[in-house]
Amino acid sequence: MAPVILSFTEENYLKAIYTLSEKDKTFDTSTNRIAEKINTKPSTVTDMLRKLTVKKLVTYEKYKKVQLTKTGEQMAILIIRKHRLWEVFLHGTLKFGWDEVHDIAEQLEHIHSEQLILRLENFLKYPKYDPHGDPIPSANGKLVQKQRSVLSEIDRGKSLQVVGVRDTSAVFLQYLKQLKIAIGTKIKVVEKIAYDGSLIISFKDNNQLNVSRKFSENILVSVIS
Amino acid sequence: MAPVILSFTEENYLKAIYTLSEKDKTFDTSTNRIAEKINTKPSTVTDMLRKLTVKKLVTYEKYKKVQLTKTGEQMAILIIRKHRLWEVFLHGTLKFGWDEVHDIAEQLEHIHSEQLILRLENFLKYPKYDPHGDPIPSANGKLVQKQRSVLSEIDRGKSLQVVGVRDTSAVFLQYLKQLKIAIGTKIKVVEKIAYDGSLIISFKDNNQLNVSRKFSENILVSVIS
DNA sequence: AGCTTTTATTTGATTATTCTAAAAATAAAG
DNA sequence: CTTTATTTTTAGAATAATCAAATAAAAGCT
Repeated sequence: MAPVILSFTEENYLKAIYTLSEKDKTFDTSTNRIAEKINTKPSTVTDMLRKLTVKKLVTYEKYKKVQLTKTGEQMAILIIRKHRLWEVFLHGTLKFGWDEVHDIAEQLEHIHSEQLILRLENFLKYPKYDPHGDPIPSANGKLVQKQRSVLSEIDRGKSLQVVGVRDTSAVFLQYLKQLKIAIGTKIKVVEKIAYDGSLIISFKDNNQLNVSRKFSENILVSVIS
Repeated sequence: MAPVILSFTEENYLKAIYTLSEKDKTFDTSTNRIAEKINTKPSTVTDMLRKLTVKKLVTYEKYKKVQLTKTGEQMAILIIRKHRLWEVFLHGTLKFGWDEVHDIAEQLEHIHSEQLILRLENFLKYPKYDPHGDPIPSANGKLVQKQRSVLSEIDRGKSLQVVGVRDTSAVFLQYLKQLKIAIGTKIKVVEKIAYDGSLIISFKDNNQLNVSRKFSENILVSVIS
């Protein structure tokens, strides 16, 4: 079949629906949540969901939850693949800071050319993760999940390595930079404060830091064995 | 001043007007010509010219000729700069064929990020020409015009691009049309015949043609580096 | 100049995306 | 199981970009 060409807007909706339903499998992906994610109004989302339904990219009945179809999910994954490969290029090749790459990749991910991405991937030597530690889907749309946990769920005493973030906003990333926390940074959970859910973590140099629950909920780690 | 953000469409119009008025300084840049260039209808162009006039990117009165303003020209040049730098990247770094790069660059040229282009240019080691031999404008919008020479003065073996004519008579121009030689046509000097000063030139398709001295004295070319 | 051809603009309509305000449906609370 | 609150959809309208058909202006040709 001929490759379906979608508009920037349509692609952004697919990506938003995909990431929302990945992040919160517990909640249904609602019109409101999508609207908030892509900075638009719920009524606009309703219209677009109709359109995407006609194109068989989502299954959706009004007042019911939204779900990506196989095709829709595949397309979303390929957009994410492009986004992450471009991030590797921006960070690794052009030396952008890891907090600067997102906005540009947001634009580059919509360039239509399969060849371009294949060659870019080859040039970048088939990276497995983007600068935020997120895995890069393969050309055939397979996404291998790394064993990752949210920092807030980790037991006291565990040694960890930061492998990614859930919040990719510039504010958060810049704060991390300030704290000198990046992908690969090794930390340890010293104590969990029951009172407000904050944690005390320590670094290699034994410096300690108290981080809020909101903070620890947005840091992805893997346990160092 | 804050950077003016234009839509893809607006940028394409500016680029089209720029290249048309460069190519045919003799003719006015007409609505029809623009329409043909960007594959749209003259009526659509009229509307857009109005819009661009309001934004002070072109000067235009109906039924009169169009001209870019200083700002409009600057923006056009910066788009062309982006286009050509991306072409260098696609050809030189990702190893695309020189005939494959245009369509992708056509999309990439609209990515909005000054930093991106500055860093890309640095990564590419400040190339002066794109894969088609066209010069790359500098970051401050200066475009060095290609060095024009008369075809009769060119040494054997050189690859050239036709950039203009000295004789603008209808007879000559029609003859050129018949030979399928136009602005932009790429040729190569195969041999110079000492006897009568004629030359043998070859085309992309390897067809050869013997042209008289009178002919070659009226063709302007630039050497493709 | 006067007629014809070409070129350019206006008019009215269409598609995509978006919004506000109002209405309707669903979910939550008592 | 009503009433209230929340969520979602509808209705109506706006903007950007586009086109086809009708009209107007300019250019070309006797």
